Amino acid sequence: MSRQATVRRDTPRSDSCSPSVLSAPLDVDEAADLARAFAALSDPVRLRLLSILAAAPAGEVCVCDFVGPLDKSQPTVSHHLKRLGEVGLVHGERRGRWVWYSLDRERLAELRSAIDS
Amino acid sequence: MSRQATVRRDTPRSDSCSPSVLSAPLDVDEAADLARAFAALSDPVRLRLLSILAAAPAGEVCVCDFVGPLDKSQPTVSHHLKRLGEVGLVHGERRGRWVWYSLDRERLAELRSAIDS
DNA sequence: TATTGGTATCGAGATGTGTCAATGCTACAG
DNA sequence: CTGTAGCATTGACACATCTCGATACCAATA
Repeated sequence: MSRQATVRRDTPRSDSCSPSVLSAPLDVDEAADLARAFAALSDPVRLRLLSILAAAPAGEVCVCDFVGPLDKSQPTVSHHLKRLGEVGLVHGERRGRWVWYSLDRERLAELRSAIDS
Repeated sequence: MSRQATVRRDTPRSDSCSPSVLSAPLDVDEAADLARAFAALSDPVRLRLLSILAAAPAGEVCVCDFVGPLDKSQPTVSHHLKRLGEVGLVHGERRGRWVWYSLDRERLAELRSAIDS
């Protein structure tokens, strides 16, 4: 099985039409997808991680620069970045020894519209 | 200790100024509060519950009317309504033998603005 | 090639959560 | 007062998740 290092394959978005909690009774599958996405936002470390990423001037932050501000071990930071990547909220790109992560603002907007009226 | 039956005291909002993930690096406490709120949205049953509530013409639904559509036991439905109530997303009001739940759209808007740019 | 540095994965322990059967509580009907 | 109906709580089980130490992987360097 081919490992692809650090650049992960994020969750393939099943459909581009984003469901909303407020529009109509949610399908069971739609609800499961949305729940997975919101679960990524249900951890304080991940929220702080996103906020750091959003405030980064260059638009990207390398993993080692999360460890200090978050006050978590490197494996823990890596774990949270993975969870955010699995729902498409962040993307990592290896550049030399470092992996730079960036925020996917469109994906965040999708989640926002899911609880929009 | 006074029990107050079914009308629960929802989480007292600490501050009316809602923090945002995108504005500045989140404080640890702000992140914890937000995480608790998003955790309420991280379950498919609760999302479907909210969508049923949002689609209800009268704006409120009694507990017994959730059990069928959600295909969950009554204690399970009650558990999820409690979790949503604890973060202020729904409110219950006893009326006779029934408890009617309604959606707090303002609270939902607060969460939406937390991931707004 | 050997070594070093940055990151991901593994394994394990602790904690949190979803679920339901059983039970308790409240309001209404006899 | 007794019984019934709707809802909440408790207890228990299975499962997921957070966290970190240890370790493996990858790239650059000597």
